[in-house]
Amino acid sequence: MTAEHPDTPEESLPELFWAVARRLRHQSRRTLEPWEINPGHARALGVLTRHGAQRLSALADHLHIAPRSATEVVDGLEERGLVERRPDPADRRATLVAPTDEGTRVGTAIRAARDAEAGRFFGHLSPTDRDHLTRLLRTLLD
Amino acid sequence: MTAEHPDTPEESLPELFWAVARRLRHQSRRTLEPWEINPGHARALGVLTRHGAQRLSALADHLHIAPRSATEVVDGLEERGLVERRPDPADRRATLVAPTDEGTRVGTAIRAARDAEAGRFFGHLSPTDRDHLTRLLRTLLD
DNA sequence: CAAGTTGCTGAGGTTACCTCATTATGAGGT
DNA sequence: ACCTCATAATGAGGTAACCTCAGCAACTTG
Repeated sequence: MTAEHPDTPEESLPELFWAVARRLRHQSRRTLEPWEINPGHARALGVLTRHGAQRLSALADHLHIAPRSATEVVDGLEERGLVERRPDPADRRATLVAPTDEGTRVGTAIRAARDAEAGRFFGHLSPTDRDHLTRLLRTLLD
Repeated sequence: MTAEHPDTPEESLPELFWAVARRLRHQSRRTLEPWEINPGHARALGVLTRHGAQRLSALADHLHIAPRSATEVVDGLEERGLVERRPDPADRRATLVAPTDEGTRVGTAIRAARDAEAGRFFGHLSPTDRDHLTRLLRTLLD
């Protein structure tokens, strides 16, 4: 077999795409460090601060995970005092998960940090390039 | 809180980007189904068919995982008869991992399927759009 | 050739998920 | 009122893909 390029750092579109994804993910992780929160918890907290208190099962749907797994995520957030469980007045089987005051504070702070991070990351592109990229990505979603 | 949009499917660039990534990942998983191989194993087999037989530790580097984890991946591939371990003639501590004939066959077949898949996926874009996207993604990598 | 280094793997841990069974509650039928 | 079936959360236990650390064999070097 010919050796070809010794180490060309990804040429094809998918590889390029995944390389960017990797970068984004790492940067994201670094952004979360100050709060010592993992991406899963941050995502859940984000849903709760954006969409407000909701049932565990609704949260699970939002996160595309099984209800049983949402229980665990909520356990974690509750331990950190970021959310609280309270009975659903409309159905005694259900529990509503609501962000605490600190949860809301942290949730919005993380959101702001993320926006800033995204700004920095995609800020390397000119505004027109960003528009292009948006259009192209949207096309890929059909 | 105002209910806003009921379910707007992601507007910001990062969200758009992740939505595309998700699609790509799912499609990728479906592409692998015929071989009943998981993404990790496929990746390893790909490295081995592209770069040829190599030490376990070299494979670990390629995959960005710990050597100990490479041991497990190789165990899996070996069980399926896709790779074989053989002593490194240059160093009796080391083991070379080489694709078997079937491993090579499967590896190249998967590669072809992936290329086809990528073609289909990014084929929704015009050739110039693909060039644009390539340039934009490359810019994001600096 | 003793001392330190390296390559692989056993043992055991973590994380983020999962399914299945269980318990409590709700809703509908008769 | 009662019985049946569906639904909400959770306990118990499992899996996949990683990890670290310790140990052993084999290499390198002063």
